[in-house]
Amino acid sequence: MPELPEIEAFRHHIESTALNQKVNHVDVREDRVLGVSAQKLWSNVTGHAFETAVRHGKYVLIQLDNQKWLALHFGMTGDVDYYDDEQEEPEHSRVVFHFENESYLAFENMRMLGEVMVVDDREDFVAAKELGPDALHLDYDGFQARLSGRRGMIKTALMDQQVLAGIGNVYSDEILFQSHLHPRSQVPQLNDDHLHTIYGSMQSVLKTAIERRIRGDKLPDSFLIPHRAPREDCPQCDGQVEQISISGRNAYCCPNCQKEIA
DNA sequence: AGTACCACCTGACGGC
DNA sequence: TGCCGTCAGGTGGTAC
Repeated sequence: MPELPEIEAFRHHIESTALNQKVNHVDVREDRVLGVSAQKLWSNVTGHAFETAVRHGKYVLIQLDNQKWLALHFGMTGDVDYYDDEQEEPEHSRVVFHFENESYLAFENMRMLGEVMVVDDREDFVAAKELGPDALHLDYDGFQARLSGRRGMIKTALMDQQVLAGIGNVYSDEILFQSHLHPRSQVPQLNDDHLHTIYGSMQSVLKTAIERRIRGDKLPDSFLIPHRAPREDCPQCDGQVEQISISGRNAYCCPNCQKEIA
């Protein structure tokens, strides 16, 4: 379930291991994850080093020393792993970058819903994918502006990558849980206090989760996520967690803690 | 414009 | 033990 915090941890992993080493081989194990021809991937990456790794929403963008960008999307089951011993290669590696110092970076993608792309320009890529601003790089005024004029349920809006990028099914539940607002609450009915609360929860949930993910730690037990299953005990009250369906996806909430604004 | 639902995909898991 | 249906959930497409 990689969403913004997990993707940020992937970015951090790449940044702290794989920069400034020339790639001398790109091993495509499964071309179904390529959003670019293997030929183009090879010709743009081989002989070049990763210079920086940034994140926008659920994408990691790696700038190469030829000014091209490698764009990684992880789908539901992606990961990256850097290792020195070929024997350590993860089971679901789909693309493996070999560096000249004999280390490796594997793009893992068990269910193959992820994608590896090569793009010319970071801004153009974000525009082409119609991504909203990154959830962490958005101030309150921007957040409010993105939601203004929007109808429908708040959970759906938070998950819409065109509204803001990075939040998915799991973290939208957490943000609304910590905001004490029910996921079906209607956006036009939310007042400024509600929006401030949601914005504040979003920032703190994402920042806490990033810290924990980078350290490899679990999320706090006070979060909903560790209890995100039908009839689990609510971590904040005596009630139980409820599973509901929103647009055919599972949402979890505590109807006792979370008020529905309709 | 918003909602519902399907498909993509593979592995884990529960039921019988 | 072992087969089978279901589910996970990001994204994109379709129908209403």
